[in-house]
Amino acid sequence: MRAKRISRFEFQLLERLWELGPSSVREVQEALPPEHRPAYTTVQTMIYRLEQKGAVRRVKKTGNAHIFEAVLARTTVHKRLVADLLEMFGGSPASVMSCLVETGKLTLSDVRAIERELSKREKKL
Amino acid sequence: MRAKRISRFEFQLLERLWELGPSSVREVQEALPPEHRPAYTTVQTMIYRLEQKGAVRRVKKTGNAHIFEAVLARTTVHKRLVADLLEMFGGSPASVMSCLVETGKLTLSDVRAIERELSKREKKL
DNA sequence: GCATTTCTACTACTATTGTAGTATTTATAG
DNA sequence: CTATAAATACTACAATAGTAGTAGAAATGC
Repeated sequence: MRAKRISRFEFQLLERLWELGPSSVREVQEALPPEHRPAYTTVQTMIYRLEQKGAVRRVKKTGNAHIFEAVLARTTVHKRLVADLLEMFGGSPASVMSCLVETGKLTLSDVRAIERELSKREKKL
Repeated sequence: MRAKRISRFEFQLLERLWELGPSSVREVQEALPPEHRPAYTTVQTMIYRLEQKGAVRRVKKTGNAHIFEAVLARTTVHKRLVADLLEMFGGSPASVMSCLVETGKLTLSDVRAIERELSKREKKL
């Protein structure tokens, strides 16, 4: 059972599903930002593809509409994305962090929070 | 002047170029890991496409071979990749870091190194 | 100087992603 | 019950990404 690659836009749809919980195609479509909201059938196609990739499943029917939910947890997919990026960086998390710092997105307090999380974790082991 | 999207494999080729410095198609191809080394002309096509995207340029000729080099610095492209990922995470660097921590890739000393880098930077401003 | 090797330039094909139309089925309002 | 509204299932097509073959030009070995 392959964990197939999930494209950018597919990922956007998954985000909606995580946010909304089990939803119809219509609900997902309407949850997309108006400045980039493709046609209903476009969203439908994408959700069908996610289904084929095993990333989404039908859970029930409400009226004549299928209700879909994400199969994987958000954090699972997030971890995979980060792992992919990490691989592209030659496995060096320090360089990923450096980039975050240089784009000014990572503040000292972010880092201190992580540090606390980590010390806690290391104590447990 | 559009900064066009760079695909996974194109990124691999750029990595080789950054590593090797200005190189011929052959050199790039041979620098790829044997377990996934496509045909010479495949690499050639990709490099041509990178050229069209403005990510690579011809610098000279050696024998009958063109020598290519990356136009952008590695760190520039890395930053863009990280920025993209960050956007997918809703702009929250903390959640990116959490993922790194949870996959066990980020150690306490990595974090402390970053923290030092950041304090230094903040003092300068 | 010519044969051989190597590279280029071009073309081609498949898979994936993004986009949406159309025909049919299903539910729902009266 | 039937007209209508909505969703489905299916098909299609363009753009990008990945892969590679082929014809011909250019350098190289002798």
